[in-house]
Amino acid sequence: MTATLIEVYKRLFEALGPQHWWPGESPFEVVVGAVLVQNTNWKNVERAIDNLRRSDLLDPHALNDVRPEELEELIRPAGYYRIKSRRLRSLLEFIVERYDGSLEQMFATHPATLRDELLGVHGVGPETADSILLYAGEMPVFVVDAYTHRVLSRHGWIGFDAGYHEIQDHFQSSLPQDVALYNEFHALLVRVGNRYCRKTRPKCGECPLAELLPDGGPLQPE
DNA sequence: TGCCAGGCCGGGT
DNA sequence: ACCCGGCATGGC
Repeated sequence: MTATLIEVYKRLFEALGPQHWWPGESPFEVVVGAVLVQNTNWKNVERAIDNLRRSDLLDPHALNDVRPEELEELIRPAGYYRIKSRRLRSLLEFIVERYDGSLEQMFATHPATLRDELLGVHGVGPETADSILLYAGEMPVFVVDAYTHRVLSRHGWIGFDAGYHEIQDHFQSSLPQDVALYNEFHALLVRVGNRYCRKTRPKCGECPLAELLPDGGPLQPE
C-alpha cells in the first residue's frame, strides 16, 4: 500500500475531525448500544436507549430485572427486537452473575480473558465484544466492522476475502497500542463508509482518501 | 420505493 | 472452515 495506516488516519482526522464516539455516556450505555447497533442504523438505537433512560433502566441490575416482553417493547425501535432482547438478557445475566453487575469489576479482567468470556455469551460476536472492550472498557482492541472491510478492500489494502482477525491484526500490528487512536480511527472509518464509501452509489470523488485509490478507481469485489 | 444500516446464530455443505 | 437465510425498524 502506498500510505501507512497512520497516514490514512491523519488524513481522515484532518478532513473529518474528531467524531466523539460514545464520549459522555456511561460504560453500561455503551455495552447496551453495542448489542442494539448490530446491523442497524445508530439513529434507531438512540430511540431505544432513550426509552431505557426515560424508564431509568440504564443499570445492569435494573435492566436485568425487566420482564422480557417489556424489554422487547422498549428496544423495539432498534429493530430485530426479539432477537436483541434475548441477546441483551444473555449479556446482562453474564454481567450480573459473573461480575455481580459491576462493570468496573468486569473491566479489571485481562482483555484477552474478558474477550473470550464475552464471545461465549449468546449474541456477542467479535465486533460486539471488541466494541465493549474498546469503547466501554477503554482497552486497546481495534474494532473491525463492515465499513472497515469495505474501505480497506476497495483501496486494495486488504483482500475482499479478508476475515475479521486478519483485518484486526493488520491494524494492531501496524499501529501503536493506543485506546484513543483505535477509538477515533474506527469512528472515522464508519464516517467515511457512511458518507463516501457507500455500498451503492459511492462518492469516491469527494472522499478524503480519493488520492489513495488505485488507478482506475476503487477495486470491485470479484 | 426499495435498499440499507457500526452482526450474529444455526443449519447446511 | 465457510456459506446462507433469518431477524425488523426507520431513514433516505
